[in-house]
Amino acid sequence: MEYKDIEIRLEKKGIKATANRITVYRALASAHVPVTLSMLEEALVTVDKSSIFRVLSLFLEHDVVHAFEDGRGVLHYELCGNEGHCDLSDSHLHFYCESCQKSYCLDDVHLPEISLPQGFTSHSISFVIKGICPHCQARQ
Amino acid sequence: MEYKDIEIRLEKKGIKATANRITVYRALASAHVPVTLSMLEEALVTVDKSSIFRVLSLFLEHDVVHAFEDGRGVLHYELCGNEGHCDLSDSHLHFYCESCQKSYCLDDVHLPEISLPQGFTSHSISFVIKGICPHCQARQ
DNA sequence: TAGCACTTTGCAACTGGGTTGCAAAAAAGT
DNA sequence: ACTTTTTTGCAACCCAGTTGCAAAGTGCTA
Repeated sequence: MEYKDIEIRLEKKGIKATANRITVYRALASAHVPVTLSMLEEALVTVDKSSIFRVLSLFLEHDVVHAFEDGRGVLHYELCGNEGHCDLSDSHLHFYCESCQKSYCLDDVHLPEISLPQGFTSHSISFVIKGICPHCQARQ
Repeated sequence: MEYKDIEIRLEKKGIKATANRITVYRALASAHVPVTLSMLEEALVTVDKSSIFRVLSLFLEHDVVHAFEDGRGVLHYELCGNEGHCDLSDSHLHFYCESCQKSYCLDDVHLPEISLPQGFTSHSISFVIKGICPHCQARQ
């Protein structure tokens, strides 16, 4: 994805496009799986951890990315779809591979409605399945 | 729950009943919600954090407790049912209250089967809904 | 374009949950 | 009683996430 496209995309979401933000955005776009702060830290040696963190927090606020926790309590971030408000994080399933530590976004798995007992109000839902991914399965 | 009952229960699961283990067990039993390491640490001032941790790890291994992560990556532990192998953690839903930080075990909510795409193998499933619990709702 | 305000960044330091090495204490075996 | 094994407390560490602060960068005004 080109510099200019990212710039336009960020500004559409109400974020000024700085060098770091574009760098982080590009990294998120080119990783084809949800990535963690430390993965980004490793990939983007020129950018400080705290800056990446702040960029990700900003992206979260402005629905540029959504995040979910894997089975170790580590957040994985991935870009939202382009249009409008991102509510993907509320509804879809993630798979975390305990072997390679990568996570997968299983958009296509149907998730049924859950009705909470009286009095509970839901803000977000996290469905994470831990196990072994096809790639690691094959490697054994 | 009495000392002797706990001792019997632990030994039935193949764990020697030491003072710390009984203390931790009792704390888990008397808290009627799933509790975290730090909650136990606070409640059991006589027992060291690392000891509580080791007891919990042992309990996990021997299916005395099961655990799940809330939305902050913090583990919550709760006693398994008494009989046989505990597979509760594989199937039921937890609710984490973002206001009071307590978690609830929603055993009675029906969770439908999820079929993973070809090649994925599931070891455990985590379904956590974050939001506001009835108690905190009422307090506002 | 100089001066000023605001924003963004890097650095260092810290938090908090979880985890480990090690030696002392306790329990079990002989 | 003495040796061996298990359990425990302490201190220290790991790592993800987070913050305070000052320096650098950006942009605006005059």
